[in-house]
Amino acid sequence: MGRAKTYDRDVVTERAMLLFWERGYHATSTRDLTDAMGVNPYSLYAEFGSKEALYAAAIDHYEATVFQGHFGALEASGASIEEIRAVLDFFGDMGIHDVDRRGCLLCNATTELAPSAAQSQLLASRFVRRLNGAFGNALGNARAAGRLMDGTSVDSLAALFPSVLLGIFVMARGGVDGAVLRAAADQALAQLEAVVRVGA
Amino acid sequence: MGRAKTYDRDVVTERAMLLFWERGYHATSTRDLTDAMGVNPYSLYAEFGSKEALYAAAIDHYEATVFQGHFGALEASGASIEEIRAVLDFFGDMGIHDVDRRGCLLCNATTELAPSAAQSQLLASRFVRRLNGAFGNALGNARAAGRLMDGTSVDSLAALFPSVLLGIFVMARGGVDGAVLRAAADQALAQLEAVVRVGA
DNA sequence: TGGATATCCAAGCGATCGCTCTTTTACAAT
DNA sequence: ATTGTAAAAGAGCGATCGCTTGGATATCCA
Repeated sequence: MGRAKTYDRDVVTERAMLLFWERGYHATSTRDLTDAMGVNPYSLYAEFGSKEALYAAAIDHYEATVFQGHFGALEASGASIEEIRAVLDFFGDMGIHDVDRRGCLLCNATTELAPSAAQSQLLASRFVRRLNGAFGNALGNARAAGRLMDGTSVDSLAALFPSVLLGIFVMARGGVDGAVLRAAADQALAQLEAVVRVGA
Repeated sequence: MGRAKTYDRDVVTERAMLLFWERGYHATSTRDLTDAMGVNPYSLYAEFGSKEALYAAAIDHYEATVFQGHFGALEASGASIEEIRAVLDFFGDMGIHDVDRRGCLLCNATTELAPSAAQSQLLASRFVRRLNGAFGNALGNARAAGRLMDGTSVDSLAALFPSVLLGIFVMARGGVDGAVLRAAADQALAQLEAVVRVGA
């Protein structure tokens, strides 16, 4: 059957993801990638086809691991207020966690690659829709459980939170003072508490 | 005294700004720039020094024209609730206005050029601080005029609004459905109205 | 009008880009 | 052990990158 691969696809995809995440698409050369991945140019193109396809694979990997890790709890069938609080609180500390200022790969990819309209729009729309759906799910569960005040618009809140988070991602990548990120998250949390029934 | 320039620095800077705004820094070649600016490579380097310096000039131009045009009213000494409403409402329609999906140049620059830490951090921090200050000014004026409810935290709101706007910028650049942008802006507006004294 | 001088122009510099080819090496099946 | 086959290795492909240079051109002041 021939020689066996000396690398694992998932492992090298993760390494590529980290590099793209940190530097962006255009600022990362194929030379940088082969160095970081520990793979030769031939193997890179045999495995992924092109730099663009590798980038797409890196983004898929990001969504399946990093993004899923952060927002998967919101998408669970039992998600409710507590999960929203946890997510907003976590990203309020992003200035502390994200010392390398990578921000969010999906957010970075959206702003950098917007000119190639077709695929970028698909990416951003799917990305935002998933964020929206995640918060909508948790808020919907809370409302069904009678934990939200009457007249609360689940859709409106489910649109606000992703927007605030995107803003936090941009600020984290830009190295803005962590206190500003914290304040933004806290204000989103306050908005949440304002619609949660007392004692619920 | 020699030959006179056949171009106007402001005019060609504006053209470069539009190209960088649309495509980003790395995806814009110096050839693209000279073509769009109507200026030869020699003149470009004689006038600006380098591609990086031209980018910096384009960003300065953006801040002095586009950004100033959008947020200058918030920074005025008489700014108050009405100016905040106008700004949030305007960017709620960004999906309609920004058909070319350029988003915000400062936001795009922040996410794309974060790896070159020093200057990017300066840019993002100044950018966000100015946004923060603009909203803080208008909110502070409203509070001084007794138009805000007691216990309202000007600082918290002044941190929330910029974050929401950054999120809207990212979504606009990504071509996300305009209704999502509108919903995010509306929810920020609702947050504002919640602290405005009735009849004030 | 006649130098002096600064700009325009196009060709092209070395370096690096994404990517491919040829040779060498190592594993799997017989 | 032999053979077939696929991956590793690294030199290097054409194209384009940011940027520079030398000669032609136009404008200023005397």
